[in-house]
Amino acid sequence: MTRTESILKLIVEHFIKTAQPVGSQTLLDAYHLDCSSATIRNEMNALEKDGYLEKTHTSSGRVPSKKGYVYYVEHLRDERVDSKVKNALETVLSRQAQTVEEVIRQSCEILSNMTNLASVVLGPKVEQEKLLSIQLIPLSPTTATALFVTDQGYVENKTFMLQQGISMDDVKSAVEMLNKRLTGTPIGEVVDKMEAMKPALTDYMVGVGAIYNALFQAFAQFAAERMNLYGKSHLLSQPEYQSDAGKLTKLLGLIDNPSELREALSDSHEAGEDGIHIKIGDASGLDDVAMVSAKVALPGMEKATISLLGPKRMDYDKAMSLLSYVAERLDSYFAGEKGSEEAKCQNRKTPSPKKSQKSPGGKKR
Amino acid sequence: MTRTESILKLIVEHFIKTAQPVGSQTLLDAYHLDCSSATIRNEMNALEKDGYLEKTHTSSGRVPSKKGYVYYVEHLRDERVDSKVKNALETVLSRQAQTVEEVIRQSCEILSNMTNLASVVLGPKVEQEKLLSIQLIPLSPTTATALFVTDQGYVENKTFMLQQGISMDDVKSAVEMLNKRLTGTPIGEVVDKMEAMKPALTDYMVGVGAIYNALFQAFAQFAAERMNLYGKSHLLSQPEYQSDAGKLTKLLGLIDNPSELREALSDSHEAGEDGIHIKIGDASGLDDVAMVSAKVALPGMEKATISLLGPKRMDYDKAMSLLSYVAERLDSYFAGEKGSEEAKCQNRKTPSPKKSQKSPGGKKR
DNA sequence: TTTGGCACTCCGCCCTTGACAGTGCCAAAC
DNA sequence: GTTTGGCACTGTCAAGGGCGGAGTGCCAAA
Repeated sequence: MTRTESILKLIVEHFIKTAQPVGSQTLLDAYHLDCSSATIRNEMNALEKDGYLEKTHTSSGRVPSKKGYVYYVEHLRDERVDSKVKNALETVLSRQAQTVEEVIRQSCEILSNMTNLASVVLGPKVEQEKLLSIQLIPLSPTTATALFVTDQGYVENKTFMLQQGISMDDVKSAVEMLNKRLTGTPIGEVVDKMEAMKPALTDYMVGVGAIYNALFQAFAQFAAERMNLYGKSHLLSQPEYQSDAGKLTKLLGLIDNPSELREALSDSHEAGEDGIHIKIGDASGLDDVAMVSAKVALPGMEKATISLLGPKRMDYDKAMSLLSYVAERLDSYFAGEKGSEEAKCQNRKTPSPKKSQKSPGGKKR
Repeated sequence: MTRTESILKLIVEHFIKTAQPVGSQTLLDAYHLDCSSATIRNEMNALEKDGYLEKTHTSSGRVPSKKGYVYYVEHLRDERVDSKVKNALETVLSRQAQTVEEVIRQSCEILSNMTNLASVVLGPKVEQEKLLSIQLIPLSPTTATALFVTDQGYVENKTFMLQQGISMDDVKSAVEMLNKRLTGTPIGEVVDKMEAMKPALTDYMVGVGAIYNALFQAFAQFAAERMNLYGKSHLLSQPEYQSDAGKLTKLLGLIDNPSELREALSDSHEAGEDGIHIKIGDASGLDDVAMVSAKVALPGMEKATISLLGPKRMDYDKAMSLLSYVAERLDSYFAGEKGSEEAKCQNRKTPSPKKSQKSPGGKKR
């Protein structure tokens, strides 16, 4: 690691810790470097020229730019997994007979607590799951609940009122008919298929109306709502948001809007790609947001995505290491390996710090 | 209405509009009163002595105190329902074959949009509902989803992994057994009942373990999660929260914590009480929060509570009138009256402005 | 009882000021 | 030719002073 690199590294890490622009003297005081502040200034100058650092104003300390963060993440960060996390995770996993939801939830809580970031779980895309059955549960003469179950165990329920003049039996037979025709259909195609069936089922249509709507709504939700957010409150304590109410408002607006958030998240993790993926800055209008994501294979289902969400100035080092570790461990756990040996957790490809050609050393003055 | 009262009324209303302490001259400028500012000052002084007004500092305008708000709400507010709301609501209700969830959701959106407040829907207490059935949906040889359905159409689903050495058949027979014994049991008693059954079912215990946990978690959620929040973003735009980051953080913390919020809400609306209920100030540490709630009878179910949540300085007038109107209309809608005649909406007892004995007129100087 | 007038108070705003933490650059030293 | 100390310069931030404004309380006159 060249001196230029290690200075960049220290700047990034110091900024992550303090959230303050870092100057040459500060750096010298905090870490004993065997050179003077003037030298550091020169190096900083060069780094800024190459786009790794930025200044907030003419005579302020430097702040890592997006390029600087990316370089740091790709080349300079150390891998480190706190044993506290390992222990906490093993405690969670060793509990008997847990539901999948619980395991994920608790793992996310651990991640959020250790990193001070919010964690988002994005369920597998439901479009490819197949409709297993529609069930009707009559509640009263005029109301009923419809239950839609997919082959992956995802359930959506809708309560509706019967339209006037329609008996429960009408609805029942309509549901039976729908079951016969739709079972096994991928969720993504259900609506189309119903549309195509329409001519054939005019007889049933009286009863089907409500069911149809319920189905339609349910499937709209299938897409949007399979998402959970944990540790939101950590975001509130981040200094960048505490001072700037506007940023906070924007961020919270995003977070409260599942479909928007899903969109922002999902395009960050390209189809099928494994390992850790990071995205820094400008997610739909928000410039001070970054995100680290990993995929986890749920038992018997498609993969879910776990992301850590926070300010651009997040501890990437920690976030990536922990997320990678947890994702790996969950993978093996869900694959049925109950054992807690760590040896099994080595095969995930965290894009590990690697030397690159274009290091920020070359000066072309 | 005495002059003292109308001054209090104007002060409250002006403060609700501007969020600024209101002084004597300001009041005179905004509304043409046929007296001088000095007179108003005297009145204000009296109102402050009686505890209806407060000053933020020695020489500032007055702000309504909690007592002032309560008096305003009980005696001074005018009933007024914007026809926009009526129209919007009728549009929603006239759509065919809606699910109950959708109707409630859309009604809340209307309320939130018109009042700029957040709305909270608290489902009926699930403890009294009865377990209708437990269903098992195998997903793979080692995973399954358990479905719990109550007689009111509420559904909870949990996915879990089978413990090693337990076959799907074991679990199936365990579920069958649980179904036989637990069907019809009120949710609140299920856990106790299972505890009591334990000795009798040691044979099944191997398979029951996971189900037991799933049940347990599901029922914990039954209590906590039957709650929806809409229009959170309106809170962000309130001036009192925009300037004070601490308050906002606290409030969001509360909102993000379902069980805490539920607690804060539920004790505000005493058992069975109908009509509109309001709560001003100090909800669990938060002093700048107020809430207006109403109960709505869901079809075939117990009553749900709809609340509007916002700063103490909210437009009570509007909030109460609209909420009362919407609640009444939903009641009749869910009771099966699809008609949109307004005549049906008169029987809800909004605690209407009433003259009271202890009006803030008596001066004892 | 109401009113106009007056002195007083406190907040918020703007401006200045000084301390401070930076930078850039240069000439000397290694 | 890199490194270093020194120096001038720049922008931020917090504290302080001065002012105008919005408000109050009180008093004496109508």
